[in-house]
Amino acid sequence: MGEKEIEKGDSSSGDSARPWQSYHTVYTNAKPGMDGVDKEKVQRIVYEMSKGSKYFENEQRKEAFTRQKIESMRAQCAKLTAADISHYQTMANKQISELEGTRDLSRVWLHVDMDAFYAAVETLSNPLLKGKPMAVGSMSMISTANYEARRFGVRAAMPGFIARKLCPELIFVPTDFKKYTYFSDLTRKVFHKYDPNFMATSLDEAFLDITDICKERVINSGEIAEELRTTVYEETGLTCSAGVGPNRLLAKVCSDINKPNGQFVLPNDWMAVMTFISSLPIRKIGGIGKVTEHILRDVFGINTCEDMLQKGGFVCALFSHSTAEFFLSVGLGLGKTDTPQVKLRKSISNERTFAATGDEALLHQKLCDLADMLSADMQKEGLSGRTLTLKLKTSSFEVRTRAMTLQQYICSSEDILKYASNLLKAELPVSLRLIGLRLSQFNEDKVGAPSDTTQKTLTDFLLSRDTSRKLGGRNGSLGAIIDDHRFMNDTETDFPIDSHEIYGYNGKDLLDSNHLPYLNDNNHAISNKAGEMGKIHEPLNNETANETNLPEPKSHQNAVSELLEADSSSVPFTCSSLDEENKRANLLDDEAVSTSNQSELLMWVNDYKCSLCGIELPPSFVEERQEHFDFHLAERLQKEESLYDTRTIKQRHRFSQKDNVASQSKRKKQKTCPKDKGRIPIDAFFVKSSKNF
DNA sequence: GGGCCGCAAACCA
DNA sequence: TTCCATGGTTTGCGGCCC
Repeated sequence: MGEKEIEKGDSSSGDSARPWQSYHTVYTNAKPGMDGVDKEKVQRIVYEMSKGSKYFENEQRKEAFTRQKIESMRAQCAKLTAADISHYQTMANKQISELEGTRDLSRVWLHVDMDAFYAAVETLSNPLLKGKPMAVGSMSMISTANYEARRFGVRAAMPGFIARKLCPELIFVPTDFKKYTYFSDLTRKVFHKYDPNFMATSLDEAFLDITDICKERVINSGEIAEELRTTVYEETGLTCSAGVGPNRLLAKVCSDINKPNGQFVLPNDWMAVMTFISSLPIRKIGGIGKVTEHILRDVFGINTCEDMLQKGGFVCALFSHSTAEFFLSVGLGLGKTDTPQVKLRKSISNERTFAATGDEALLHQKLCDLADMLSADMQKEGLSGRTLTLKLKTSSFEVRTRAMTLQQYICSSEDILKYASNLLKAELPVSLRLIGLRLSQFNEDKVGAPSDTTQKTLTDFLLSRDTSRKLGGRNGSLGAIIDDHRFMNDTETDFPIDSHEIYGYNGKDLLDSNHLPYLNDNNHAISNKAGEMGKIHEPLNNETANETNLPEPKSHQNAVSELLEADSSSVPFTCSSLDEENKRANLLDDEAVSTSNQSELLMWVNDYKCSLCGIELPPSFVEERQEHFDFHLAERLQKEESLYDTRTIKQRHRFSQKDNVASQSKRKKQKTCPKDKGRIPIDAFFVKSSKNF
């Protein structure tokens, strides 16, 4: 079977009566709702629509590179002696038995996946779309297609113009993330009832550890899944699919089996797992994508998870230790069973695609816009970074990155633009269709830290004035309150924190009106997050007090009508995050600061010049001066919060970080382990540790 | 020569 | 006419330092 596939792959380079068969796209993979699709026809149309384009040429280049990699690995395989193979097989067996020893069948995980989420939400908002082929996205790119459209071969990540060729009646609906976020929040309220620590991996997917609730209610996992799906439907009008398994990797695979609107339960039983995994195609595993599948199939003839174990010796021979370990664990059906702790974000980026141009003035303008956007995001999060990465996509779709690490941490658009311009200049002349900017290496320890350690921080100052009483937190300190609401997933916090969603919920929503959910008639935020905001402000702002128990839509009709009534104009929090900060600063200012010693923050040098930033404002500019003071106060507050955030997290995760460091250095040691020498590493076999499975 | 850091590229969801 | 945006992760490689 593997050989046959290799033949097929090899034929791609030669002339053929069916050249489209050699154009490997992701569009012909088996996907729920795509049964009965004429795959050959889809492949031919995709090929014909793409042929000759720059995108197509770049895809050909990439594929040629993969083929080269495959050839090189085959050559390495061929060089292995019988003794080598025996050695690596022993190594694989040992690793398999060690991995088997780590198997944990004590937890029950449930993966929920909303069915064609964006498309379903759009249909809910506009019932006229029901039963018609429809795609959410644009002529350039489709985000989701409904099941009617999938029957034509239309699917997510496909360019709209190809989709229209496949299905001329296809209706295009533009994306509306506010809508999706709103419905996502409704689903999460349901998830929270089953697992307060559930892990959302995107707007439409989540993992729940249902071990405890199954025990408490003496009910089996299938019944829980059934009940959860019914509740989600009652609350939102949307259907979802569920998978239950002993770990997240398996639960995710299971949720795909009876999609849409179905579920599959894999019992926590060794034999059941091994039987299930034995014939499972490797592509079903999260983390194994098009390229990995291609390589494993064409080099080793690995098609199913079971093959991973059978070819374990070769896998150990040719891949790095961590990569081989992942592949072998896939063969055993192992996955994560713990609930991971909070992860800090490591970078912030912005990128934009535009009509390809080599016009330097235009490119510079794009860079300016991106620098502004990135700076705004950085300041919203209260972060500074010292590694700036410029990403470019040329008009021929070649992607380049250019990075520089600075001595100092930056976040202002001026600084970002200054360094980004230098990076871009070095690439000119060039015709580009995308520019991106990314900042990383954040200053966790330095954000908001006072330069003079003897100087009180603003938080100290506020706390020293018995702010804790005013803030009314049960822990009695601002730091504790911030800590609780952002990082504790306790009864006051409906939403989980995970590597994906922490940004949406814990960084932005707190202060960013643009991320606030829909509001009801009384301008009461429906989402619990807004409730948290109310809590935080409660002692300071009566308007938002007592809004923590916000109305839940009783049915999806309510949800829809609220949604339809609520357009952006009805959202009261329309000010920028900085304005929001200023409001907070003003409130704090009224309570604690304005009557006091402002010089803790800034002084007017010679009664004219700001001691912090140097801006000059005459004494007669009273209002402007106050605004300026407010600005610095807000800035300071934001930094203080960030400091608490990072410190708190650091304290909580000191041990896990140590573990990480240990494992990293272990990996580095492994890299140079003599046994690893001679193995061919390939670029992308890393994915397992990036996943939450 | 090993450890560490930074850069560039690639893959994946 | 037209092929996204964002963020995480791994890996190889090269430079620097001890």
